[in-house]
Amino acid sequence: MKSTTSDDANRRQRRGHGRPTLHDVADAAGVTRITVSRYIREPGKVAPETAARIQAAIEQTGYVPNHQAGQLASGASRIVAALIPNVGHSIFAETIQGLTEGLRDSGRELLLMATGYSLEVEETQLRTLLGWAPGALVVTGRHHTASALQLLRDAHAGGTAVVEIWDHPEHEANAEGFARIGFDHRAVGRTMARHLIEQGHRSLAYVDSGVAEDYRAHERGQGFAAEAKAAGAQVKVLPAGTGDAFDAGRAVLRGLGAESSITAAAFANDHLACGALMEAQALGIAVPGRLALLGFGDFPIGRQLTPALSTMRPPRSEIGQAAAEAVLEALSSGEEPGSRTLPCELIVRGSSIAA
Amino acid sequence: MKSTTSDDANRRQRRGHGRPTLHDVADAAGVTRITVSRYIREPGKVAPETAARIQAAIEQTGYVPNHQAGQLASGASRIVAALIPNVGHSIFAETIQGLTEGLRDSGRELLLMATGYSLEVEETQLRTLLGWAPGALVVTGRHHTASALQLLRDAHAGGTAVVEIWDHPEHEANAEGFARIGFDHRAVGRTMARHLIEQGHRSLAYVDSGVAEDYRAHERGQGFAAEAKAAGAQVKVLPAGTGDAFDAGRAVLRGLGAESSITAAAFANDHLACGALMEAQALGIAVPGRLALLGFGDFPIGRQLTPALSTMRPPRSEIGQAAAEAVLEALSSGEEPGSRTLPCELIVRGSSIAA
DNA sequence: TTGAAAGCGCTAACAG
DNA sequence: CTGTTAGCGCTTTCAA
Repeated sequence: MKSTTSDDANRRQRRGHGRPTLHDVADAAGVTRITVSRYIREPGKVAPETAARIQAAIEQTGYVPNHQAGQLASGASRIVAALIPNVGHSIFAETIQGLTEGLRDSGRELLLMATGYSLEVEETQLRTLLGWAPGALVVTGRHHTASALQLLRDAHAGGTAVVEIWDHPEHEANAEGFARIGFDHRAVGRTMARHLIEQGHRSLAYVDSGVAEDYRAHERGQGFAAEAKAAGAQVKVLPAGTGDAFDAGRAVLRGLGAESSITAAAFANDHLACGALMEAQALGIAVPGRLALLGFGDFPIGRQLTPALSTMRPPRSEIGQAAAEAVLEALSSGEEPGSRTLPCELIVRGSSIAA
Repeated sequence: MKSTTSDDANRRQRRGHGRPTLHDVADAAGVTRITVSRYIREPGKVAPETAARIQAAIEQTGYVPNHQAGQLASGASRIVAALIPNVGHSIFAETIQGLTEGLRDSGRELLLMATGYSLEVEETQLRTLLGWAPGALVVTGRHHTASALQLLRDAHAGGTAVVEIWDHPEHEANAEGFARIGFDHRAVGRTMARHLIEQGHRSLAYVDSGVAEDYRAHERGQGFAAEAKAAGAQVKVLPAGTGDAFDAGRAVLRGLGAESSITAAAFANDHLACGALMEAQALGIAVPGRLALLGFGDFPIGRQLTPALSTMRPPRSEIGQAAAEAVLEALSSGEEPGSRTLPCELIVRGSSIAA
């Protein structure tokens, strides 16, 4: 048996950050490393008296287990990696919250990164995330670069659960076999158009997101336009500008003011719609009398305006919760995670009701 | 020399997720692991012809380096861990953005967790983060539980750079020696009071955050009250409710309507203030004529209302950038990260200007 | 209930 | 320019 003291002294000289290790705790408690390891993972399997000594040693040394070493040794990843377009954006904040809560108490760790709506960034971040050998992968949307898709495929083939959130087209088979949790954006666009048509409007506009890679907003626009045309209504799709979304919405509305024929407009998100609503009021354009407005996202501010903004309420936090559930089940059962369609609800408030 | 083929076959049977390793790439390229490792870290130090073979092998195998193993072996952490009250909250979103951008291209990884404004959660999350052996730690605020503080101290003593953001009191020495990047919230509260007093108000209110553990908002209130009293003005501090911040602001304003003596109110954040502003308009209370309103945070919506909301613009993204810089410098120089005070600017718009 | 041996995937140090 | 040796901190058999 080696001398504990000199061994200890040596260890400190060597590589590695100077933090206490299992070995330090073991020495302090007068047991071997494996017993400490066991105590940490399964306290019940250690004699009470030993457990007490170990606990004291842990506190005394300030030991914090090293996850890297643990995962490496066990080969079982406790990491769930998630990729979201924009962490700060209100629409995704609740999804993250849902994911976080769903994963809490599961002993898993959420590793979160943002793509800034760029597929190239997504690919880079994906590579980074995979470096942490996650047990499950949650990505936003079903559009990826070819390389990113290959990374997802490889991970999936290697047994990593892969879930795509926020996007679940009804009539498109998922060739890759990833789970999908979300809703059909084209169908939501159709719902939006139908609502305005039912209110008697025959000349509509869809104001698309200024973010080029917000495919889901574009798809809502496609569904909107298709439904409008099918109903024999006029429809125009216009892009919003970039920058502050309220301002972009205001700018679009000024343009819309000229197009006297359009009587109702739907927007890619509530911020654009709220900007338009406020600008309409500033310009003296009656809402919904002269122009009906419909948003998407159900952001808090929409409820506060007068008239309140009609909108679509997407299952923001539900998506996160469902993703967490799917991931946890897949991880514990070893089966593939399951897909789910969650409802996106029309909320009719003042801004879209026929006078 | 062992048989490569049987060795390979054996390895697949054993522990560990089935993903390709350095060994697989090395076999495919006909070199040893260390050469592949070197190619990945310092491509220049490998013969061009070998490099090409390795690159081909990497692509063919779909190899993704395992960070856990890398960090464990090198003992050098590339992780910067950050703890934020609320990832989705607009005020912190830009700080995270600043951090992310500041760290990009540095080869470091940001590990982010939210505390939900709870110090107990902070302690838990801190323990988790420390398990990843981060090279630097960014935490929000200077208030921590005793255990959390001890964890920070231990980490700091072990050579981990520790930075506290969003809070940097002018006249309080930091006994722990952590870096602080932010501003003095009491001073900001004083600035807010001074502005209203300069506009001729003698009876003020501060509407505090409904979040009990938002110490920074409370401190702004303390500074506000102190300054008001020093100027001989009346001042009242009232709490906002929890739940939707706009609604909470509206509710407070209705209460304020009864207190006919108060002529100016400052708020813990812009959402509360915007809610109050909108409710005032709904009630026919003239702003700023009958009641002047001042927010904090400079959220986008404040600019859109009429009158536009006067507010304080905190250095949201600057704090993130400065934290990234401090961390990177500390990490590369081995010195302690430096503290910095960043300015929080008064933005006077319509809601607080004397008629 | 506890321990010994072996190894997770990768890298530092030193040869050659 | 490339390889050998040893080991990061922890966990998994399997044995005592």
